[in-house]
Amino acid sequence: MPVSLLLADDHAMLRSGMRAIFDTQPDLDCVAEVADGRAAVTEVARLRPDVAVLDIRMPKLDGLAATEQILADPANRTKVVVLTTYDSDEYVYRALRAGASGFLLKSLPPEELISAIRVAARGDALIDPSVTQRLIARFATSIAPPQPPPELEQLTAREREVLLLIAGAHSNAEIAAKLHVGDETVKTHVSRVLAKLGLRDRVHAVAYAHLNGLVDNQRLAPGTTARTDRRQP
Amino acid sequence: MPVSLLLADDHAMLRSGMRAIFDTQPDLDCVAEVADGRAAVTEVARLRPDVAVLDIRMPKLDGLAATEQILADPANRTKVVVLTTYDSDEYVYRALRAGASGFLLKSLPPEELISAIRVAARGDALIDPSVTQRLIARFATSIAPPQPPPELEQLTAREREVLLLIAGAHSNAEIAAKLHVGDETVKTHVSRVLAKLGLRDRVHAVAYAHLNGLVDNQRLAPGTTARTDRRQP
DNA sequence: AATCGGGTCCCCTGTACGGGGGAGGAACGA
DNA sequence: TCGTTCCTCCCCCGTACAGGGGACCCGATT
Repeated sequence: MPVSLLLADDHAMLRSGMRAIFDTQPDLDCVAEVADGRAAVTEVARLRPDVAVLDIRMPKLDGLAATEQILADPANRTKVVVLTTYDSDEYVYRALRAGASGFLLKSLPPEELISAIRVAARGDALIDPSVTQRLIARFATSIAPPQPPPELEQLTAREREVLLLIAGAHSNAEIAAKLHVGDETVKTHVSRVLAKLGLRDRVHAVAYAHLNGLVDNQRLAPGTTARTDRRQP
Repeated sequence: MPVSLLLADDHAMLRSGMRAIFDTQPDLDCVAEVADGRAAVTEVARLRPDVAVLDIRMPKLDGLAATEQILADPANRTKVVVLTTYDSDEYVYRALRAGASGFLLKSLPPEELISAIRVAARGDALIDPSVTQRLIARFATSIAPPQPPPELEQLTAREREVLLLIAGAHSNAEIAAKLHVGDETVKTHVSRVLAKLGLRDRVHAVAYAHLNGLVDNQRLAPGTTARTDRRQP
């Protein structure tokens, strides 16, 4: 099935270069060329191409803002591939956050650009290898499981339990009710926790617990279903 | 320059298939084949190939554990490419967290596998497009700046300032000193913050601030201990 | 049998905190 | 000019909290 394309770049020469590349592929149909981001947004909304190839440096509206606007509109089914000379990390993050299906550098060989377009058209994504390396590094740390501080070992199981309840901003009375013990008991536990961890307040304890990842503050995004067991033929 | 390779897969047929693919490339030199993860680790340490291609499902030690062991040893310069049939998200995260230079599916066309090896050998990384899509989704949310809850708009600048100090587990007296105002003033601000946000305690305020990302909860670099009493000069 | 750690409960004390009120001054726009 | 908002400061009162004692029970260790 043919893939319709929109090319957005402020350099006419580069656009015709890309067009020449894509014209060698019968299944790639270049339906529009624009020279700025604003035109890219309006033309995408009008022509609904399968894939839009956007440069970042463009007049009126840069490619990242255009990407965001295009992908923010649920009426658009167009996949966005960002094609740029600069691979600044901030650019990458912003493009991916907006939901781009590709982040490619203009140094990419033409045939790989072509295959990247096909990848994007079928709903997959492709990131330039030179960018991927840094992306992995960033990603690895951002999803790294929090390392529990060693001083937690000093706490008994009951004390850790109490610490988590403190972190949940529960008062001593609430903790007592939840644990089915007297509030004097809770006071003892709390005091021990504070003493063992070197914390002044229960307020400090709350901050401590959150800063050390004892509280699950992961914010899940809409539609992000983490599948654990998907098979691919 | 030639690239030396180690292949690890428990299926001999698949190994010979890969070897046949790589043998078509004069610059790819397949120096070892192993059938389990433990052998992969020892052979990598012994032969120091440029790139190790590891399957995940392997006896004795699975490919992910092998990846972790190989990349955990700083003496190894070997790049690891994970090549698997299963693209479970957990596998991907674990491989990338360990520092893999590639996560590829066995459905990848041979010529792309070859180019992926070269990509890994030169220090870049490549992720299978079908995986990249989900990775982007996950990454986007994990680095997405937390959206400040709307009720924060009700707070004045001063009150927000106080809220952040509360979140840092500072007492009223400390806040007063830091802001160069009387502690009675701080009490007023705190009361207003609690009232406007519908919070009972300053304890609740601390939890609220942390859960809503008002506090820089970013995982710090390895070796950096998150302290609860961070104060700015 | 004696000891110890962990969990439970109780007392007393001082303090920080939160709620209620009031009030002055500066900056801003109506 | 007036009124509003914001920041500032003050007083009183009740409560939750933290520290420092002590005490009991129980299971495991010695």
